[in-house]
Amino acid sequence: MTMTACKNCPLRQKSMFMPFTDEELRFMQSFKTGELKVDPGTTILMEGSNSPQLYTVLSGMGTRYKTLENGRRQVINFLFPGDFTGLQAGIMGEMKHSVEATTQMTLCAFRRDDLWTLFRQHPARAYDLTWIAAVEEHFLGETIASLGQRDAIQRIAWALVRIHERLKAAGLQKANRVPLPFRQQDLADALGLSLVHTNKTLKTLRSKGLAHWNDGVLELCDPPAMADLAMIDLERPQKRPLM
Amino acid sequence: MTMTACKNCPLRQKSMFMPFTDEELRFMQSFKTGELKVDPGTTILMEGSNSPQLYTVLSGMGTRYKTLENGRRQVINFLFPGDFTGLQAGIMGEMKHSVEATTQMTLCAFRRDDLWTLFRQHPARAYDLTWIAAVEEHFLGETIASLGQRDAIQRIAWALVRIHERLKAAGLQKANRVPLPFRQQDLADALGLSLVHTNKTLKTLRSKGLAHWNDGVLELCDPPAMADLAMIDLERPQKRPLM
DNA sequence: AAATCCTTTTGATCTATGTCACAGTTTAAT
DNA sequence: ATTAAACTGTGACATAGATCAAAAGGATTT
Repeated sequence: MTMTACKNCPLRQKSMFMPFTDEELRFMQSFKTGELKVDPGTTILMEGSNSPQLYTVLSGMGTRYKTLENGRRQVINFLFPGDFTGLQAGIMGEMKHSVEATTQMTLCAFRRDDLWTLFRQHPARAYDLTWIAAVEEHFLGETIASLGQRDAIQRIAWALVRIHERLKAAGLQKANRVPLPFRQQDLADALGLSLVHTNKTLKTLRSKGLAHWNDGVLELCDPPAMADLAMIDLERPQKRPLM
Repeated sequence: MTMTACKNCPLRQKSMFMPFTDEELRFMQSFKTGELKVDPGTTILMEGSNSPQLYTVLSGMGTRYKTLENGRRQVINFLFPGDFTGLQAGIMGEMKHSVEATTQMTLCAFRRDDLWTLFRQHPARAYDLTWIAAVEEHFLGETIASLGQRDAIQRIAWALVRIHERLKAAGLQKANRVPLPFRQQDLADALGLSLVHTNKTLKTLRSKGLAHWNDGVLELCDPPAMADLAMIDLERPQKRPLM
């Protein structure tokens, strides 16, 4: 198994990502120190640990989550191809959450110690990194609004629409269908709902002909109705940088 | 009224902030383009707007919030002295939430257009900016965990402990007491609770002798018990950069 | 001083969602 | 093939917290 060269990165041409200049491509290639391939269930980054690596997801999916003292788990976000993770440890010195692979995953690895070099030598990429952090902050803010102000069916509709958008933008869509290989428990833990109620609410969405999520495949049958239910102003997909 | 010179900034020597070099101080002074003083209730940044300004809170307090289609409001975070805001608009081109002054506030204003100059000319400050974004991301993640996994009394305890920590670090503490000039409705909107239940839960905390929040002053009577109730591993206050 | 407005407080109900218990289903392990 | 383990699906019941209604306290205006 050989490592994917940045030049041949399957992600960089997707519509959602801003294009690279040749120079940036070379720089990223030098920044990339390796590739990590992990099996489902593998913990990639651990809460409290001080990882020397930062990662961009090349393929596969995972979860970022926190575990509370009482044993409950909060999934903070799902990890999809193109997502960048590990910045917290890279900058603050310690991961504040864990990252786990749900499927097999391939990740581009960068050295934490090179981060400072990046800021000094390539301000445009540093700016992009901050951009990515700002996008994530926006998403987390929206998640907070969902957990705080939406009821169960709205929350699930919101999550499915957002997930669908993300995966679509990452080029994984076929006719309103995207792969979504998580368990219902993962979604429940992401939305602060019980597994039972999540299951029943998914059933409601199914019976209303709005969304089907079975066998690891999510189909949004009526995206506008879903967006409406979720009280989402469907933002036209904005391009963002890829690390 | 004259503008506060960065050299005389009352915040920069607080224990929570990393010290400035003389050179950085000069740079920030040149980066600062003005000072904004607003009355309580003023909207400083508006969701959807494209503000040309970024701000650091010099004094006073405010809220960052989103309004949903159904009229409900989610307070995403409170704004305290030392907080930096507007990065989203600065980088993504549009605010994804609004910012409102709760008390009278004074803010240092920076020009959005200078942001790119900052990245090119002062990588250390750019790094700090990303650091601030990472800290915020961490906090929002913890908020998500609170809304998703803690019950009402734990949520309120969590919020009061975190708020107390922040204000203490900002040097506003006197004997376990900090100023907290928000309404119960603001806290309710931040935690996804109804006003009524927030009120009753605060009463419970009071009657247990754990925390008193009256007349705009928050007193944590038994911080360890509160932290315990909130399932918080009280992180020793980490220094973070100040913009 | 009266009136108005805003916030806090309290009690009485209602309901969305959690918890429990168990039955199918599928996949993996022996 | 059989058992075990993991996930999904469903009904019965319990409850934390929402909603409704209204009072009481302060502050501000007339």
